[in-house]
Amino acid sequence: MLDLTTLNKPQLAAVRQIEGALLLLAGAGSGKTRVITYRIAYMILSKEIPPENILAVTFTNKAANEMKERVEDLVGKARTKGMIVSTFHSLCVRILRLEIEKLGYKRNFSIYSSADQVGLIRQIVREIYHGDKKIDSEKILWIISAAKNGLIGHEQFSPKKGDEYELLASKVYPRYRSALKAFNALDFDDIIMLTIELFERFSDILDRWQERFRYIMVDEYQDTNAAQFLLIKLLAAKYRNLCVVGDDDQSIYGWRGADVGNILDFEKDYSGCRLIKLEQNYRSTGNILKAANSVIKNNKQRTGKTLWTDCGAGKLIDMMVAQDDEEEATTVVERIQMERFKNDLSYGDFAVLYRANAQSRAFEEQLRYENIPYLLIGGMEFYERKEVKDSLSYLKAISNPSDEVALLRVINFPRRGIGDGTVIKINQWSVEQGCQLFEAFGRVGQIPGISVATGDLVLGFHAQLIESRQRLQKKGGLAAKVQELFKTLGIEEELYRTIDDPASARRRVENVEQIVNAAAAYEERTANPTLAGFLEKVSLLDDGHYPGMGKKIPGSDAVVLMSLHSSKGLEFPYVFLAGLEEGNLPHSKSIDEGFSIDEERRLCYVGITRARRHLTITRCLYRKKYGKLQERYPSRFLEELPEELLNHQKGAMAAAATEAEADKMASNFFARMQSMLVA
DNA sequence: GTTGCGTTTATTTTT
DNA sequence: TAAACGCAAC
Repeated sequence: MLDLTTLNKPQLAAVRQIEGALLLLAGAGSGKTRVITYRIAYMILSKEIPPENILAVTFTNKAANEMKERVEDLVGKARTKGMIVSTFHSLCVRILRLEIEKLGYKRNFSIYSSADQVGLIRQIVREIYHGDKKIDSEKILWIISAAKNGLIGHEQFSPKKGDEYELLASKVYPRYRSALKAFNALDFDDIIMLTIELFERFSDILDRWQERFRYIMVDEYQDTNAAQFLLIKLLAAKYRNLCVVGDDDQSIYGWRGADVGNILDFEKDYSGCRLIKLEQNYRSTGNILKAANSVIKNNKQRTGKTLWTDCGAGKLIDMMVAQDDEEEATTVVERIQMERFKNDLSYGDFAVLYRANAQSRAFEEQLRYENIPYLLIGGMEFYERKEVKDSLSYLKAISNPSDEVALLRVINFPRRGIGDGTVIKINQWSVEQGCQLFEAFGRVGQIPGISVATGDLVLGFHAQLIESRQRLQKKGGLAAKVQELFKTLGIEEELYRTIDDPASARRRVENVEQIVNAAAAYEERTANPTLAGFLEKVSLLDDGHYPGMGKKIPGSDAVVLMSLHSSKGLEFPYVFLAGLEEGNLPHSKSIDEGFSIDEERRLCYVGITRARRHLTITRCLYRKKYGKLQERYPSRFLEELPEELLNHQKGAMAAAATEAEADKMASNFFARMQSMLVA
């Protein structure tokens, strides 16, 4: 039976409130995940609710997997069969794979990454804009994506007056939409939006899924946007057993369309809902919580929670001022070394958090120099790398030949002598003829202006794709087939040929090999592995946590580097919060473009509350920007920290009270390092 | 069609 | 500073 005695009062109340609407306001470190997992376990074990009627939605795969494992630990794997714990996007893809034909797409649709989206938009802009200004396609994508997240279709979209980008976006939007459909592809926003469309147009389908998910839980509800809100509203409308969990103080995705209003208005949207607050913090020391509370209380619009702990005050918060970003990195790394030796810690106990991914560089360099293992989360993702994308595009083009973005990417990779001129001619012809690009490849002989020699190259490519498709659609040995395909294509040789530096060429070859490893890992843990299934996993992946993928070596002990955004939901014994300067945190974009400073403050709050035992805050007097030094000023958030919580430092060695002590510590430190090296 | 060089331009956060 | 782009030579 489930042991509920370890839960505190509000936690227990939340676990036992199964029916109806429940708003669970869970402060940082208040045991939120524990409550959700116990709640699911309670449903299954005590209320005998069939697991297939339970749905839990999260924002990241990592959170979903963790939650699933923890429920399985509580009730046993056999009793969770049919329960769905997944991200919004995975859930919707799952639904769409079954039902999307109703909307005129094929079931083997591709999912476009943001880079794919930008590429497509760039192409459309080239077709319709003939002015002489250079156009930032990413900006247009932002406008379209914001519209989609707000559930504004291309028919309803009306550009803000006087804004040329809005105007251009209004012209691009419908074409973008129809291009995606013609390519049988969805972007991230479509995944949610089309699921809603499906539910709104086909009430029988909605009804079926409502029957399936009688009990729904949504984690990180403060991060939901208008589309996600509506999706949940539709699914929960019949049984109204909806529990949303979140923390308005940790709402940091407003820029992506998330609406804190969704959580603030929950009580209005679901009248008769019950509200439970979790305010006891089990993570951090008293001083860390005091610091966090005194920063966040400066925000106006809040539900008002105050975190408390009975774990004692702990150490003061270290405040370090460095000359420049390089010194900031060396000081932080020195301190990590020192604390590690002093307290017998592992590298994995430390995290360095920052506002912008670009800040990771200095830390990376220093950690590499000191030979300290580190794990970099975010930034240039594994799948964003050119060689990885080119190789994956092959698989995408094979899986969905309508995917023209993928086709165009690989038509001349590896180099086979089909240049831009030819591609443009084929593309134009296919548009005129109203046939798909892939078909046009096969009919290249009919296209005027292409030499027979070049035409043969195109036909060769076409034939190779068809042949590969037949081979890869057959069941079994997916990873082996992928490996064979890459070998036939000569990707390895191509990389060695085009990259001057052999070491970096080697690294890239290894990256491509990782795809094969990932396919093998996927094949191993999936009942009916298919190429499309593998590609879907890859597209919806959030970070490098997939087995056999990316930079994470399982079980490795490494210092973690990541942005404040990616740190939400995580905790570390020792946290370094770097670059607390005006223009960085708060970021200049939010200062001068009128975006909310409150969201930046929440970001700061998230950073502080990641720390369990000790927090170090750093800032620089100067920082390199565009290659030259720039003066920096302390962040306004630093003034919001009570002076009595701070311990001002000059550098790592200043942690020791006296010079003699510092000397002693230094010699100890080096002695231990020596013995480490010898051993 | 491909390669290499010089010029430009950008740095928020991401499912 | 360094990556990304455009243009000219091969």
